Amino acid sequence: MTEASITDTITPASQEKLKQTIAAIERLEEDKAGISADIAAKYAEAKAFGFDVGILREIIKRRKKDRQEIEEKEMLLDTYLAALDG
Amino acid sequence: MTEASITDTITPASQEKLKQTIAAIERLEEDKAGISADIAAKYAEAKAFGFDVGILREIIKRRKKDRQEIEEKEMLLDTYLAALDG
Amino acid sequence: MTEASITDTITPASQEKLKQTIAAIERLEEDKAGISADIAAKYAEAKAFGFDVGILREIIKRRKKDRQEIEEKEMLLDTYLAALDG
Amino acid sequence: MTEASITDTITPASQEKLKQTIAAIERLEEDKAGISADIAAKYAEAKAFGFDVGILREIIKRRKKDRQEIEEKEMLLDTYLAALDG
DNA sequence: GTTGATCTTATTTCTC
DNA sequence: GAGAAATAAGATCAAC
Repeated sequence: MTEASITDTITPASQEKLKQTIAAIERLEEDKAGISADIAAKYAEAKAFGFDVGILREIIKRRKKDRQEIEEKEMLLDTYLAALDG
Repeated sequence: MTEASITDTITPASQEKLKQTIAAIERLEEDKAGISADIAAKYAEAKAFGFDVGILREIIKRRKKDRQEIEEKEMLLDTYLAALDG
Repeated sequence: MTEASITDTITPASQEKLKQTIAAIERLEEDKAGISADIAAKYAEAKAFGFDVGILREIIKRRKKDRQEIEEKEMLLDTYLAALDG
Repeated sequence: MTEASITDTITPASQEKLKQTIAAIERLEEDKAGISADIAAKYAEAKAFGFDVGILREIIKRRKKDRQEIEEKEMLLDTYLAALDG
Protein backbone atom coordinates (compact mmCIF):
# COMPACT_ATOMS: atom_id res chain seq x y z
CA MET A 1 0.00 0.00 0.00
CA THR A 2 2.12 2.86 -1.22
CA GLU A 3 1.33 6.50 -0.66
CA ALA A 4 2.15 7.76 -4.10
CA SER A 5 -0.79 10.06 -4.45
CA ILE A 6 -0.74 12.07 -1.24
CA THR A 7 0.74 15.10 -2.89
CA ASP A 8 1.09 14.66 -6.58
CA THR A 9 1.00 18.38 -6.76
CA ILE A 10 3.85 20.36 -5.24
CA THR A 11 3.33 23.99 -4.46
CA PRO A 12 5.76 26.53 -5.95
CA ALA A 13 6.86 27.42 -2.42
CA SER A 14 7.85 23.90 -1.48
CA GLN A 15 9.45 23.44 -4.88
CA GLU A 16 11.62 26.42 -4.17
CA LYS A 17 12.42 25.03 -0.73
CA LEU A 18 13.32 21.72 -2.32
CA LYS A 19 15.77 23.37 -4.70
CA GLN A 20 17.39 25.31 -1.90
CA THR A 21 17.68 22.23 0.27
CA ILE A 22 19.30 20.19 -2.45
CA ALA A 23 21.68 23.00 -3.31
CA ALA A 24 22.65 23.43 0.34
CA ILE A 25 23.27 19.73 0.85
CA GLU A 26 25.27 19.45 -2.35
CA ARG A 27 27.44 22.35 -1.25
CA LEU A 28 28.05 20.69 2.10
CA GLU A 29 28.83 17.39 0.40
CA GLU A 30 31.41 19.18 -1.71
CA ASP A 31 33.02 20.67 1.36
CA LYS A 32 33.07 17.27 2.95
CA ALA A 33 34.68 15.70 -0.08
CA GLY A 34 37.29 18.45 0.02
CA ILE A 35 38.16 17.65 3.60
CA SER A 36 38.31 13.95 2.85
CA ALA A 37 40.81 14.81 0.14
CA ASP A 38 42.82 16.88 2.60
CA ILE A 39 42.93 13.96 5.01
CA ALA A 40 44.02 11.61 2.28
CA ALA A 41 46.77 14.08 1.34
CA LYS A 42 47.94 14.19 4.96
CA TYR A 43 48.19 10.43 5.06
CA ALA A 44 50.03 10.41 1.75
CA GLU A 45 52.47 12.99 3.06
CA ALA A 46 53.02 10.95 6.22
CA LYS A 47 53.61 7.86 4.14
CA ALA A 48 56.14 9.69 2.01
CA PHE A 49 57.84 10.76 5.22
CA GLY A 50 58.19 7.12 6.14
CA PHE A 51 55.33 6.54 8.56
CA ASP A 52 53.26 3.42 8.51
CA VAL A 53 49.81 4.62 7.48
CA GLY A 54 48.09 1.59 8.98
CA ILE A 55 49.52 2.35 12.39
CA LEU A 56 48.75 6.02 12.02
CA ARG A 57 45.11 5.19 11.38
CA GLU A 58 45.16 2.81 14.31
CA ILE A 59 46.50 5.49 16.63
CA ILE A 60 43.90 8.02 15.53
CA LYS A 61 41.17 5.45 15.87
CA ARG A 62 42.33 4.62 19.39
CA ARG A 63 42.45 8.23 20.48
CA LYS A 64 38.97 8.81 19.16
CA LYS A 65 37.75 5.69 20.91
CA ASP A 66 39.29 6.83 24.17
CA ARG A 67 37.46 10.12 23.94
CA GLN A 68 34.21 8.31 23.25
CA GLU A 69 34.72 5.94 26.14
CA ILE A 70 34.99 8.78 28.59
CA GLU A 71 31.67 10.06 27.32
CA GLU A 72 30.18 6.60 27.50
CA LYS A 73 31.23 6.13 31.10
CA GLU A 74 29.45 9.30 31.99
CA MET A 75 26.37 8.07 30.17
CA LEU A 76 26.58 4.72 31.93
CA LEU A 77 26.73 6.44 35.26
CA ASP A 78 23.70 8.48 34.30
CA THR A 79 21.86 5.30 33.37
CA TYR A 80 22.57 3.72 36.72
CA LEU A 81 21.68 6.85 38.62
CA ALA A 82 18.44 7.18 36.69
CA ALA A 83 17.59 3.56 37.50
CA LEU A 84 18.18 4.21 41.18
CA ASP A 85 15.82 7.15 40.99
CA GLY A 86 13.05 5.24 39.27
CA MET B 1 58.82 -7.45 24.15
CA THR B 2 58.29 -4.19 26.02
CA GLU B 3 56.30 -1.27 24.71
CA ALA B 4 59.38 0.90 24.89
CA SER B 5 61.00 -0.94 22.04
CA ILE B 6 58.35 0.41 19.71
CA THR B 7 59.17 4.05 20.32
CA ASP B 8 62.88 3.53 20.69
CA THR B 9 63.41 3.47 16.99
CA ILE B 10 61.79 6.88 16.42
CA THR B 11 63.95 10.00 16.30
CA PRO B 12 62.82 13.17 18.09
CA ALA B 13 62.34 14.86 14.74
CA SER B 14 60.03 12.21 13.39
CA GLN B 15 58.24 12.06 16.71
CA GLU B 16 57.50 15.75 16.37
CA LYS B 17 56.35 15.21 12.82
CA LEU B 18 54.15 12.38 14.04
CA LYS B 19 52.46 14.60 16.60
CA GLN B 20 51.83 17.32 14.06
CA THR B 21 50.44 14.86 11.56
CA ILE B 22 48.06 13.35 14.07
CA ALA B 23 46.95 16.77 15.27
CA ALA B 24 46.35 17.92 11.69
CA ILE B 25 44.35 14.85 10.80
CA GLU B 26 42.29 15.04 13.96
CA ARG B 27 41.46 18.63 13.20
CA LEU B 28 40.36 17.70 9.71
CA GLU B 29 38.30 14.83 11.07
CA GLU B 30 36.57 17.24 13.39
CA ASP B 31 35.77 19.58 10.53
CA LYS B 32 34.44 16.66 8.57
CA ALA B 33 32.26 15.55 11.47
CA GLY B 34 30.97 19.09 11.75
CA ILE B 35 29.94 19.12 8.10
CA SER B 36 28.31 15.72 8.45
CA ALA B 37 26.31 17.16 11.32
CA ASP B 38 25.33 20.11 9.15
CA ILE B 39 24.14 17.75 6.44
CA ALA B 40 22.15 15.73 8.95
CA ALA B 41 20.59 18.95 10.22
CA LYS B 42 19.62 19.91 6.67
CA TYR B 43 17.91 16.57 6.17
CA ALA B 44 16.16 16.92 9.52
CA GLU B 45 14.95 20.37 8.57
CA ALA B 46 13.71 19.08 5.22
CA LYS B 47 11.90 16.25 6.98
CA ALA B 48 10.28 18.69 9.39
CA PHE B 49 9.17 20.66 6.35
CA GLY B 50 7.45 17.57 5.05
CA PHE B 51 9.91 16.20 2.52
CA ASP B 52 10.66 12.52 2.24
CA VAL B 53 14.29 12.15 3.23
CA GLY B 54 14.74 8.87 1.37
CA ILE B 55 13.66 10.48 -1.88
CA LEU B 56 15.82 13.51 -1.19
CA ARG B 57 18.86 11.25 -0.78
CA GLU B 58 17.93 9.42 -3.95
CA ILE B 59 17.75 12.67 -5.89
CA ILE B 60 21.11 13.83 -4.63
CA LYS B 61 22.67 10.47 -5.38
CA ARG B 62 21.38 10.54 -8.94
CA ARG B 63 22.50 14.09 -9.56
CA LYS B 64 25.96 13.18 -8.35
CA LYS B 65 26.01 10.17 -10.63
CA ASP B 66 24.86 12.30 -13.54
CA ARG B 67 27.64 14.78 -12.92
CA GLN B 68 30.17 11.97 -12.82
CA GLU B 69 28.88 10.48 -16.02
CA ILE B 70 29.12 13.80 -17.77
CA GLU B 71 32.70 14.12 -16.62
CA GLU B 72 33.44 10.61 -17.79
CA LYS B 73 31.97 11.35 -21.19
CA GLU B 74 34.05 14.49 -21.47
CA MET B 75 37.16 12.56 -20.55
CA LEU B 76 36.31 9.92 -23.10
CA LEU B 77 35.75 12.63 -25.67
CA ASP B 78 39.11 14.15 -24.81
CA THR B 79 40.72 10.76 -25.22
CA TYR B 80 39.21 10.36 -28.67
CA LEU B 81 40.18 13.85 -29.71
CA ALA B 82 43.72 13.31 -28.48
CA ALA B 83 43.86 10.09 -30.45
CA LEU B 84 42.79 11.95 -33.57
CA ASP B 85 45.53 14.48 -32.98
CA GLY B 86 48.25 11.91 -32.37
CA MET C 1 27.12 1.52 -18.92
CA THR C 2 25.22 -1.42 -17.47
CA GLU C 3 25.95 -5.06 -18.12
CA ALA C 4 22.42 -6.23 -18.44
CA SER C 5 22.98 -8.56 -21.32
CA ILE C 6 25.91 -10.70 -20.24
CA THR C 7 23.75 -13.67 -19.45
CA ASP C 8 20.19 -13.05 -20.35
CA THR C 9 19.87 -16.78 -20.51
CA ILE C 10 20.19 -18.72 -17.28
CA THR C 11 20.94 -22.39 -17.45
CA PRO C 12 18.54 -24.77 -15.72
CA ALA C 13 21.37 -25.80 -13.40
CA SER C 14 22.03 -22.29 -12.16
CA GLN C 15 18.32 -21.63 -11.94
CA GLU C 16 18.06 -24.59 -9.61
CA LYS C 17 21.03 -23.32 -7.63
CA LEU C 18 19.38 -19.92 -7.40
CA LYS C 19 16.21 -21.39 -5.97
CA GLN C 20 18.12 -23.41 -3.43
CA THR C 21 20.21 -20.43 -2.39
CA ILE C 22 17.19 -18.22 -1.88
CA ALA C 23 15.37 -20.92 0.04
CA ALA C 24 18.39 -21.50 2.26
CA ILE C 25 18.84 -17.81 3.04
CA GLU C 26 15.16 -17.34 3.72
CA ARG C 27 15.23 -20.24 6.15
CA LEU C 28 18.21 -18.73 7.94
CA GLU C 29 16.51 -15.35 8.06
CA GLU C 30 13.51 -16.98 9.67
CA ASP C 31 15.69 -18.64 12.28
CA LYS C 32 17.33 -15.32 12.96
CA ALA C 33 14.00 -13.59 13.39
CA GLY C 34 12.95 -16.34 15.76
CA ILE C 35 16.00 -15.78 17.92
CA SER C 36 15.42 -12.05 17.91
CA ALA C 37 11.94 -12.76 19.19
CA ASP C 38 13.37 -15.01 21.91
CA ILE C 39 15.70 -12.23 23.00
CA ALA C 40 12.87 -9.74 23.10
CA ALA C 41 10.87 -12.19 25.21
CA LYS C 42 13.77 -12.53 27.63
CA TYR C 43 13.96 -8.79 28.06
CA ALA C 44 10.20 -8.61 28.56
CA GLU C 45 10.39 -11.33 31.18
CA ALA C 46 13.22 -9.53 32.95
CA LYS C 47 11.22 -6.33 32.90
CA ALA C 48 8.21 -8.11 34.38
CA PHE C 49 10.52 -9.43 37.09
CA GLY C 50 11.41 -5.88 37.93
CA PHE C 51 14.75 -5.37 36.20
CA ASP C 52 15.61 -2.18 34.39
CA VAL C 53 15.88 -3.16 30.74
CA GLY C 54 18.05 -0.21 29.86
CA ILE C 55 20.68 -1.23 32.38
CA LEU C 56 20.41 -4.86 31.35
CA ARG C 57 21.19 -3.88 27.76
CA GLU C 58 24.00 -1.65 28.97
CA ILE C 59 25.57 -4.52 30.92
CA ILE C 60 25.35 -6.91 28.02
CA LYS C 61 26.77 -4.30 25.69
CA ARG C 62 29.68 -3.69 28.05
CA ARG C 63 30.49 -7.35 28.42
CA LYS C 64 30.48 -7.78 24.67
CA LYS C 65 32.68 -4.73 24.26
CA ASP C 66 35.12 -6.04 26.82
CA ARG C 67 35.42 -9.31 24.93
CA GLN C 68 36.01 -7.44 21.69
CA GLU C 69 38.61 -5.21 23.23
CA ILE C 70 40.68 -8.13 24.34
CA GLU C 71 40.66 -9.37 20.76
CA GLU C 72 41.49 -5.93 19.46
CA LYS C 73 44.45 -5.53 21.76
CA GLU C 74 45.86 -8.74 20.42
CA MET C 75 45.36 -7.50 16.88
CA LEU C 76 46.95 -4.17 17.71
CA LEU C 77 49.97 -5.91 19.12
CA ASP C 78 50.21 -7.92 15.91
CA THR C 79 50.05 -4.70 13.90
CA TYR C 80 52.90 -3.15 15.84
CA LEU C 81 54.98 -6.28 15.68
CA ALA C 82 54.44 -6.51 11.95
CA ALA C 83 55.46 -2.86 11.56
CA LEU C 84 58.66 -3.53 13.48
CA ASP C 85 59.43 -6.40 11.15
CA GLY C 86 58.82 -4.36 8.00
CA MET D 1 28.25 7.75 45.93
CA THR D 2 30.04 4.39 46.16
CA GLU D 3 29.53 1.55 43.73
CA ALA D 4 28.33 -0.63 46.56
CA SER D 5 25.18 1.38 46.94
CA ILE D 6 23.99 0.21 43.56
CA THR D 7 24.11 -3.50 44.35
CA ASP D 8 23.08 -3.14 47.98
CA THR D 9 19.45 -3.01 47.05
CA ILE D 10 19.49 -6.34 45.15
CA THR D 11 18.50 -9.53 46.93
CA PRO D 12 20.48 -12.75 46.39
CA ALA D 13 17.47 -14.24 44.60
CA SER D 14 17.20 -11.45 42.08
CA GLN D 15 20.95 -11.41 41.68
CA GLU D 16 20.77 -15.06 40.67
CA LYS D 17 17.93 -14.27 38.31
CA LEU D 18 20.00 -11.44 36.85
CA LYS D 19 22.91 -13.75 36.13
CA GLN D 20 20.66 -16.29 34.47
CA THR D 21 18.97 -13.65 32.38
CA ILE D 22 22.24 -12.23 31.15
CA ALA D 23 23.61 -15.68 30.41
CA ALA D 24 20.46 -16.62 28.49
CA ILE D 25 20.49 -13.45 26.41
CA GLU D 26 24.19 -13.77 25.66
CA ARG D 27 23.65 -17.32 24.47
CA LEU D 28 20.85 -16.18 22.19
CA GLU D 29 23.00 -13.34 20.87
CA GLU D 30 25.70 -15.84 20.05
CA ASP D 31 23.24 -18.03 18.19
CA LYS D 32 22.05 -15.00 16.30
CA ALA D 33 25.58 -14.02 15.35
CA GLY D 34 26.18 -17.58 14.19
CA ILE D 35 23.17 -17.44 11.90
CA SER D 36 24.26 -14.07 10.53
CA ALA D 37 27.58 -15.67 9.72
CA ASP D 38 25.80 -18.54 7.99
CA ILE D 39 23.83 -16.09 5.89
CA ALA D 40 26.98 -14.21 4.95
CA ALA D 41 28.57 -17.52 3.97
CA LYS D 42 25.59 -18.34 1.77
CA TYR D 43 25.92 -15.02 -0.03
CA ALA D 44 29.64 -15.55 -0.43
CA GLU D 45 29.01 -18.99 -1.88
CA ALA D 46 26.42 -17.57 -4.27
CA LYS D 47 28.87 -14.90 -5.34
CA ALA D 48 31.56 -17.50 -5.97
CA PHE D 49 29.02 -19.35 -8.08
CA GLY D 50 28.60 -16.24 -10.19
CA PHE D 51 25.44 -14.69 -8.82
CA ASP D 52 25.10 -10.97 -8.27
CA VAL D 53 24.74 -10.57 -4.52
CA GLY D 54 23.02 -7.22 -4.79
CA ILE D 55 20.30 -8.68 -6.99
CA LEU D 56 20.00 -11.69 -4.71
CA ARG D 57 19.40 -9.40 -1.75
CA GLU D 58 16.89 -7.41 -3.77
CA ILE D 59 14.96 -10.58 -4.62
CA ILE D 60 14.86 -11.71 -1.02
CA LYS D 61 13.80 -8.28 0.14
CA ARG D 62 10.94 -8.17 -2.35
CA ARG D 63 9.76 -11.66 -1.51
CA LYS D 64 9.71 -10.71 2.15
CA LYS D 65 7.74 -7.59 1.37
CA ASP D 66 5.31 -9.57 -0.74
CA ARG D 67 4.74 -11.99 2.10
CA GLN D 68 4.11 -9.14 4.49
CA GLU D 69 1.69 -7.48 2.13
CA ILE D 70 -0.26 -10.69 1.72
CA GLU D 71 -0.49 -10.97 5.50
CA GLU D 72 -1.59 -7.37 5.76
CA LYS D 73 -4.28 -7.90 3.18
CA GLU D 74 -5.49 -10.96 5.03
CA MET D 75 -5.60 -9.03 8.27
CA LEU D 76 -7.48 -6.25 6.56
CA LEU D 77 -9.86 -8.76 5.10
CA ASP D 78 -10.39 -10.26 8.56
CA THR D 79 -11.10 -6.82 9.92
CA TYR D 80 -13.72 -6.21 7.28
CA LEU D 81 -15.30 -9.61 7.80
CA ALA D 82 -15.38 -9.06 11.56
CA ALA D 83 -17.04 -5.70 10.97
CA LEU D 84 -19.69 -7.36 8.85
CA ASP D 85 -20.34 -9.86 11.61
CA GLY D 86 -20.53 -7.29 14.39
C1' DG E 1 41.33 -9.18 -10.28
C1' DT E 2 39.93 -10.49 -6.16
C1' DT E 3 39.96 -10.24 -1.36
C1' DG E 4 40.27 -7.06 2.64
C1' DA E 5 39.58 -2.84 4.86
C1' DT E 6 37.43 1.44 5.56
C1' DC E 7 33.99 4.66 5.27
C1' DT E 8 29.42 5.97 4.25
C1' DT E 9 24.59 5.03 3.87
C1' DA E 10 20.31 2.46 4.92
C1' DT E 11 17.49 -0.13 7.57
C1' DT E 12 16.02 -1.81 11.76
C1' DT E 13 15.33 -1.54 16.68
C1' DC E 14 14.46 0.57 20.95
C1' DT E 15 13.02 4.15 23.88
C1' DC E 16 10.28 8.02 25.21
C1' DG F 1 5.11 7.96 16.22
C1' DA F 2 9.23 10.47 16.32
C1' DG F 3 13.86 10.57 17.40
C1' DA F 4 18.13 8.18 18.68
C1' DA F 5 21.00 4.31 18.62
C1' DA F 6 22.53 -0.19 16.86
C1' DT F 7 23.12 -3.19 13.15
C1' DA F 8 23.61 -4.33 8.53
C1' DA F 9 24.66 -3.12 3.67
C1' DG F 10 26.91 -0.89 0.05
C1' DA F 11 30.59 1.58 -2.09
C1' DT F 12 35.18 2.68 -2.56
C1' DC F 13 39.95 2.08 -2.55
C1' DA F 14 44.23 -0.09 -1.53
C1' DA F 15 47.11 -4.20 -1.44
C1' DC F 16 48.59 -8.61 -2.86
